Amino acid sequence: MGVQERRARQRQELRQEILEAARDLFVREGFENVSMRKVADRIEYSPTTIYLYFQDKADLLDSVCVETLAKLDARLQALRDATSDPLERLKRGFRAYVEFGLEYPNDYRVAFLTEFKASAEPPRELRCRAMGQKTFDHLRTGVAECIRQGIFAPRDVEAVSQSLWAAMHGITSLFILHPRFPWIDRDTLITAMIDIVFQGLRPA
Amino acid sequence: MGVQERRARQRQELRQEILEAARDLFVREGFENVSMRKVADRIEYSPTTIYLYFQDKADLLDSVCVETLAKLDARLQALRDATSDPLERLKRGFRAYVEFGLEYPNDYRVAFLTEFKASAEPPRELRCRAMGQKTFDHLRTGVAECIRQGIFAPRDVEAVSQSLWAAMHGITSLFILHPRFPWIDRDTLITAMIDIVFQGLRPA
DNA sequence: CACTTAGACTTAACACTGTTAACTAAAGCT
DNA sequence: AGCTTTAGTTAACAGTGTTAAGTCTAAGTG
Repeated sequence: MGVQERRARQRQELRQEILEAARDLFVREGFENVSMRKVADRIEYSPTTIYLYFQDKADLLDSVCVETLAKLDARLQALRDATSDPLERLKRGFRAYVEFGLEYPNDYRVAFLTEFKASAEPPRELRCRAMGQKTFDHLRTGVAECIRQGIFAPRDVEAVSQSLWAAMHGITSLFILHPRFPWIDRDTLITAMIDIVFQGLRPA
Repeated sequence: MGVQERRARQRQELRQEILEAARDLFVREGFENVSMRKVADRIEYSPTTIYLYFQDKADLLDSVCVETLAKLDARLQALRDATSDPLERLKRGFRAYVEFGLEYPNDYRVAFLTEFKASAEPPRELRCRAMGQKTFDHLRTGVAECIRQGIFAPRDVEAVSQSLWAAMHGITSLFILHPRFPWIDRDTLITAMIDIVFQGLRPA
């Protein structure tokens, strides 16, 4: 019975190898500039081998994306555990989110700036969405806590959470997509945005 | 001498025809799902004819994008002329921007959500950027006016303007790129975002 | 040990893509 | 009439994602 286990393990290993090669290439050259053949070259297998481990290119993208979101989630989680004040926690989370996106722009692009083509039913995308929602949940509970403690004016938790996400994503994506726009200093802008938004959330 | 004029006019006409076909297809099917051959089919010319009028596909994209920005700019301009109160003007501009993006999601995608590949020097992109900056200028002067009149707390005009753009763009792009996320009602979210941000900009 | 079967992997091919070079045909000018 | 410019086309190249068919090896079975 050890045979099947070994085979399963080897299968898993190659899958992971493909995943890492793909991630590396995606991040380095951008998703749409990476062909299946390039990934195959990198791992020294034939292009079609990839299709034995992933449904198609979008599935490969999705799998890479899941890993990215896990990484972001871990970072936010760590930061959360290290901060007790709920307002401070949200502010730092905000900054960490943007900085994560700027640190790994291609990862961010893949995870948040790429449209998921409507794939037949939700085999793909589901995992990715589940992952994203988990991260979003952290934001939501943070907002709820701030409102409960009276740090924020009473508002709809969902509306505030989604607004905060949009603000974070707005900065991150604009920086990534339009690097030649005459931006002011990044940190200054992030700080300004945080100031404005959290000022606006305080009780009157 | 009328000959050259006629030729120039015909040239312009065909160019416009290509542009409209491309815009229509881009908007309907998304930029990367439209091939040069599809555009050519639509106008009933050979694919290579397009290259007599546009440098390459990115140039075609850029030209469509310029038109889009002009349309957005016109809308914002009209709204600006119709509103005297500077705060109200900014708020309505905010809403109009997002609604424009949601009304023409593929146009928005093309203009704001597509990365400009680094083309040798700036033949392309320059026009587009100039256009975008013009629109951004409206935002900037609106913000400056609000600060001058004491409607906003004194802050760096550029920081506020860029933050506002990021907020608008954040909502718009998330709606477009992640339509399956469990968003609350669109208008409610836009309103919430406007409330939060402009509340945060008021003097203490 | 010989033989079949299952699995992993590859080769060859299809139908596309953006783009270029070389060609044709017509209109204008002298 | 002959030459030149211009507009447009055809054919081709190198690349893409993806599938169907084939190969080769390792495991299981008489």
